[in-house]
Amino acid sequence: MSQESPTFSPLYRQIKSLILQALESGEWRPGQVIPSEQELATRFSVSQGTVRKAIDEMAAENLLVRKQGKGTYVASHNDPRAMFRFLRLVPMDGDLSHPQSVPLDCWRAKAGQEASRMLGIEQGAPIIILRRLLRFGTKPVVIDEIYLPGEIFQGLSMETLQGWSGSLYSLFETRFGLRMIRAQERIRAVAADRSTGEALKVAEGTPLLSVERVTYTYGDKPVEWRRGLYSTAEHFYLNELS
Amino acid sequence: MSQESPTFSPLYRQIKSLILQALESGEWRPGQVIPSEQELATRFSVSQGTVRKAIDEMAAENLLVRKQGKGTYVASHNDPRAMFRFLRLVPMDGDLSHPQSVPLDCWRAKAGQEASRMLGIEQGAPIIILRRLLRFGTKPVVIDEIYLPGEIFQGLSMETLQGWSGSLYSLFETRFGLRMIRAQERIRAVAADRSTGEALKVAEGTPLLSVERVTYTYGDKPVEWRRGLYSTAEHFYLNELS
DNA sequence: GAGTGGTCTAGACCACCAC
DNA sequence: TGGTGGTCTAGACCACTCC
Repeated sequence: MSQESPTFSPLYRQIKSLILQALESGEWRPGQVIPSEQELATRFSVSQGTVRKAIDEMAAENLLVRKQGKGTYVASHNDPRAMFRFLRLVPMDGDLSHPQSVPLDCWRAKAGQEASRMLGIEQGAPIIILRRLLRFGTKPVVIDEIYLPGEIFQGLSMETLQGWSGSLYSLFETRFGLRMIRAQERIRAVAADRSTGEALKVAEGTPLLSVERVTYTYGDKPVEWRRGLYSTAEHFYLNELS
Repeated sequence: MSQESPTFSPLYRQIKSLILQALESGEWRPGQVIPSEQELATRFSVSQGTVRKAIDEMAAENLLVRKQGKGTYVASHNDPRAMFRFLRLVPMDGDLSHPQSVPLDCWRAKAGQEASRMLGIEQGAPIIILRRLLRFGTKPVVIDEIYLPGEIFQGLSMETLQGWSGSLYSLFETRFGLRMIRAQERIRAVAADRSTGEALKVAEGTPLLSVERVTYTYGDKPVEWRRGLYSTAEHFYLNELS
């Protein structure tokens, strides 16, 4: 009678994927409360404990945020505490103020070989390329070149960017309904070329961090590819290992 | 009647700290099984579920490793799957082979200002300084300078290092009973000086990653400070963000 | 078959929040 | 005061490992 099930999946994982579906479908939007554990338990015909375990995992993955006494919320990049969730750069003097994003350029193009591979789209498909500067106080510290699938980001323009004071991902979430879930960064050291040096106010040839990031939305779908050049004269990239 | 308890700590956290104590005291050694959940529940006079929750957290923190049907084990850097747990450097060609550690120098010194601050010891306290090369295949990729508190690492010498084929942390664990729990890395970009360039076989001035790491054992006690210079010509530092 | 961790349930009570 | 998540318990059963 043993099931011999190589695809065995516990109930709470099935519930988890049902909740995930509801999130993907937009049934509950970022920043909003989702139904209480008891309600979800009734809806899915399982015990509260099973829903609880599903939500536990999703909270650990930063998809949901629990607030005791209030409810469980859909994680949002609009939340001040999560605005620069993926930015690991920290000032050496310990200043905790948020950086400011300054858009430089924004134009349309067709995906080349690299962009198509990174974004999982066809070569020649429309993309949007975006350049921006990140400033801590008055100091320019990062220059980013960002590649986005044109199909998803229709209508993105310099005007859109200039009228936004928060983080890019909060803009993407609010304007394009796109939620960034996780990212992967590949870091190398490179020398500043002349134009980059000018933008970051460092000498040509200065060593910089090259940070290539691919960002994923639901279903592990890549929706952003960017390359950042970080000046580490007064900042460093902080990483916790465990 | 409300408790107004700013120091409220749920039972499972108290159990967790009791298990932590047992780990620290060496009651169970790395790689060994700890008692079953049921046994621990009896020992601490709580339900199995409470022990379970305590162990869940410790497993999430990589302190314990659960193995269904077998038991729960104390995490160990001797475990092949965890040998280079803290090394984020990955070859660009996707080669998965483990790096090899080649000791270069090992000498005794007194802690200067920086080492004493990083290691939380007195200035002038004895330290051991260690230099080593990390090779992927035949390629030299990382050169590390490692500062260790002399008090803990008594007897560490070139002979010790040369007679060891695994990772440094597995040596530390086995020979000095010191378990590395977590670490914090600060990454910057720097230019190779002449001697570093020679060691890594790159031209002087080549941009390198400077990775400063402080490593902690139980009780958040710092026990290692190191600075690594990474050649990123054929490798990159990989970081997962979520 | 015996022992381990893994899942699921049901119920009681606590801590926190809003009204 | 009522609703939410958070803790704790007890018991049943499942999946995995080893003998």
